[in-house]
Amino acid sequence: MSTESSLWQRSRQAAYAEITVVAMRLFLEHGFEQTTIDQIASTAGISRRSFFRYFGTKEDIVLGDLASQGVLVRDALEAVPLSVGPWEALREALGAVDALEGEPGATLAIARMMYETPSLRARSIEKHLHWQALLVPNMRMRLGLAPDDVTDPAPAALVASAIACLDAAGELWTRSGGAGDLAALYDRAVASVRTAS
Amino acid sequence: MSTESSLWQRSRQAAYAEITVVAMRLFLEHGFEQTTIDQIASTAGISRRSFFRYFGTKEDIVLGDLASQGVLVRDALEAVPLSVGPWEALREALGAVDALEGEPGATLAIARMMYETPSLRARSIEKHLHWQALLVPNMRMRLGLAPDDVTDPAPAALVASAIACLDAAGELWTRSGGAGDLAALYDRAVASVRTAS
DNA sequence: GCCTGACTGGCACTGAGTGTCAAGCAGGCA
DNA sequence: TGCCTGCTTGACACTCAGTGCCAGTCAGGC
Repeated sequence: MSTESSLWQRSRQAAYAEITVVAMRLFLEHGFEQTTIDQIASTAGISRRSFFRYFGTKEDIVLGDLASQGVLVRDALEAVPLSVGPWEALREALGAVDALEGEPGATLAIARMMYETPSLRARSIEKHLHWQALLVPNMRMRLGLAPDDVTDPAPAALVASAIACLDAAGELWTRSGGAGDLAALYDRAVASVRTAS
Repeated sequence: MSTESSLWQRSRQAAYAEITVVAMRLFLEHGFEQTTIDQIASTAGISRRSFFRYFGTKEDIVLGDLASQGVLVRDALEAVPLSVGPWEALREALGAVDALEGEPGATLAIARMMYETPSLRARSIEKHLHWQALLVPNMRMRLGLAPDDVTDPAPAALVASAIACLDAAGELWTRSGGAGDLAALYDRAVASVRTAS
């Protein structure tokens, strides 16, 4: 069964990749909102209906990976010893996703598109909320709270603030044209949040 | 001219209120996504086309005019003396929007709908991003940076973190069924962010 | 009485997203 | 070899959000 599954999986994976490549090219060429799903489908050589069997929405093409990255971040956070403080642990966890960026040029183009397109921006923050939900349980433990204690906003606030810092750093990095180090910007953002009076 | 303007303004304001009341009743009765704009329009006694002359999207009925609320928060922040520290000033500014909440029962129902409906959640995030953009300039000044210095992520990080704390507090308040004080939850959230190691 | 400006409704259109159904294309089995 | 089964695909029709356009209408000003 695992071989059969792999076969299906592989062709499906190839289709995903094909559609993504085609769509990204169209997005970067004509803009995200200006590109219709009909264009993507016909360019990729599939029907409109089949497109929706691969991606639920147009935004998912760009942000699809973010959902799976959430699990990655959570695993990274859980790998950090509980003795490490919250901010340090979060830095470690969020660093895991930063490490797997591809070529800077493509990353910058996608990031720019994301910050300039309202629907994409909103969607990406929804994904960040998903990360938040995944990270909160560990953070709760890390703060010494009971696993079923849902009356303290601290864990969610910490995780959300860290992600907000990452977002602020990312936006600055994007607007500066990819100059500078994202990790350094993040550290500076966190430092300002923690030390401001 | 001011009288004419008032006349128009008044009837327009009345129409806004009428549509909002009708729509909210339908939303709370059948759910946000289950309610179509056709239903709202016909119940309010106007055409579908006219509805869109009052509200750009269905979400706008619930979240109100983003722009005006953003300006409110910005004005509140700018009213706080520069000598007051960032966190204290942000608390003051965000308190302005908290103050204009109506009866708790309705607020809770709306908040619950907002956290449960993806499109509404996305829109509220966009709203918060808009707030952020409006608050950053003042925060930049407050941190002693030059007005045209866009290389420091600190102002955006601080504003975004404060809003993230408000969001975390709001979600907890909603999930607890409106028990507890939102301001107290916010203070606790901010305290945890500032004092965590 | 006319003219202008704003609101309104109706119509048609695009585009996203969904449900349904028949056709095609594997692999499994006798 | 031929049939059966399960999954994918394309095609069609549909709902719903949102926009552009045009004509009717109703106010106040000249």
